[in-house]
Amino acid sequence: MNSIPITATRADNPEAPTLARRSFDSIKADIISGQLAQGTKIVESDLALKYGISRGPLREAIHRLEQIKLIVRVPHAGSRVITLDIKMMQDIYSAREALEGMAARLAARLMTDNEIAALSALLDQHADTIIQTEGKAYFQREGDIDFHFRIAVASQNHWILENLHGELYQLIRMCRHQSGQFPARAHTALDQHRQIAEAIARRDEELAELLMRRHISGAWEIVKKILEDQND
Amino acid sequence: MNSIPITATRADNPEAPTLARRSFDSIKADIISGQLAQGTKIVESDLALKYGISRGPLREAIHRLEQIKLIVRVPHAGSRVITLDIKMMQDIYSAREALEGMAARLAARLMTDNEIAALSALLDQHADTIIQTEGKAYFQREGDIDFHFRIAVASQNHWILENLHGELYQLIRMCRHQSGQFPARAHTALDQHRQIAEAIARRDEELAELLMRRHISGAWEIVKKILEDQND
DNA sequence: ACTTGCATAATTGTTGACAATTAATGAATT
DNA sequence: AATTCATTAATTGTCAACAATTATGCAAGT
Repeated sequence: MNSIPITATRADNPEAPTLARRSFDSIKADIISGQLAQGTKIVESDLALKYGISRGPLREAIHRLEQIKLIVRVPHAGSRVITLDIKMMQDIYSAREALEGMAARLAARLMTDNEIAALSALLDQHADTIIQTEGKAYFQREGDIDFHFRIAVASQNHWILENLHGELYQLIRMCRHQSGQFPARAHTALDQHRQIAEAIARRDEELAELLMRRHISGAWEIVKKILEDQND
Repeated sequence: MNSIPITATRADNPEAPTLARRSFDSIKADIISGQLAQGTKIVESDLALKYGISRGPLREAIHRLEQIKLIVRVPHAGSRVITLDIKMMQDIYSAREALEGMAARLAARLMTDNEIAALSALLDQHADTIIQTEGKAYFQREGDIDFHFRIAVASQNHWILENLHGELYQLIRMCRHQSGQFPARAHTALDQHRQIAEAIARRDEELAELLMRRHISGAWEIVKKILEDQND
């Protein structure tokens, strides 16, 4: 288990200047990867010992994990790692559909021609990767996230970007990691990405939003089936 | 200024069992009402003194306020009360449009007949209130929030409800409080609410979402003009 | 006059101890 | 045997002191 004591100082990593943030990152990774199993009781003193820090900064990390819904906390009773269920994932995918649909609409309005060209190039690159890796799921995952992330950035909507990137994607990643790998529908996804990119290139906001929503709700249908099959 | 030292104990208020939560509520109210002005530097020791608690729980409160975007915090440099600008409000209204549109769609699918009847009754009540108060803005505000809140609850989507109620509405409330009161377009709003409720009653998901989005983007146009006029 | 560098002060980050609350254990009673 | 109640243990909440970092002000040099 990845329980390296966090002893690095400020200068070592300007990105994570504080113990609280470093432990936050570590714990987050452990939860998403499943090394901290769902439903695990979080005992502050234990975790503090494990990560080699005191309870103060660890507490801050826990609070931040609570905010991105990776941990549930009840006053005086402690915290547990979240347990994903179908209902929760359904809620997340619905929210994602709404937000990414809006992001695609805004991207169609705001993207520069250069950005659009870069987006198209990214998809070409994904096509190559798919051929080379022959459906090795991992790279497709990252490619998928790449695409969606770019749309969110291009929307120039800070709130949407933060919530997609900081919260929803984390939960989806966690779900993927722990429900075994999802099936490789790489070609379908790439086709849909291409259609979305083309709608954006045509500045067709309506269509870009529609296609993005269809893309995501389609993904949900597949995820849903997998989750249902697992619970039998 | 509302600087009552927080000395109450657990039994006094089961809803806010911890100093951190009580101070969170207090500070939140102070920020939204403007008693803690936008851009104010937050000094932990000062605030701790003001609220009569130590820095520990106060820090937790600050972290939570950061998460709902009422405070911005930079490591080792401290925190400030957020400063609302037009861009931020635009982002918020766009996100709200997407999420509440989805909520209306889900509500049209999931609401029971009883809930629909209750929603209709609520709107009748609002109509009465409008006549009685003759455009006194405050009650209209709360009525408006009432309606939107019910839709969010009816969507049965926990993520959407949490983000609307816990974060977006807070920022909109803050904007209203501090940009002077918004104009009373009570009758227009009520009409639109009625149309949305009717679409829900007919189980027309598509129309419910469409009308809700139009309602919110219309509201944004008005808010936008007000904010632009103020900055001249 | 402007910049540079150092010394000082102010503020945040971190820690370990203490208090309050909840959960667990087990004895006494019906 | 089951239930209640008190006792104990475990865990979270709170506090005040200490360390690390950043901001401030002043003096010296160019």
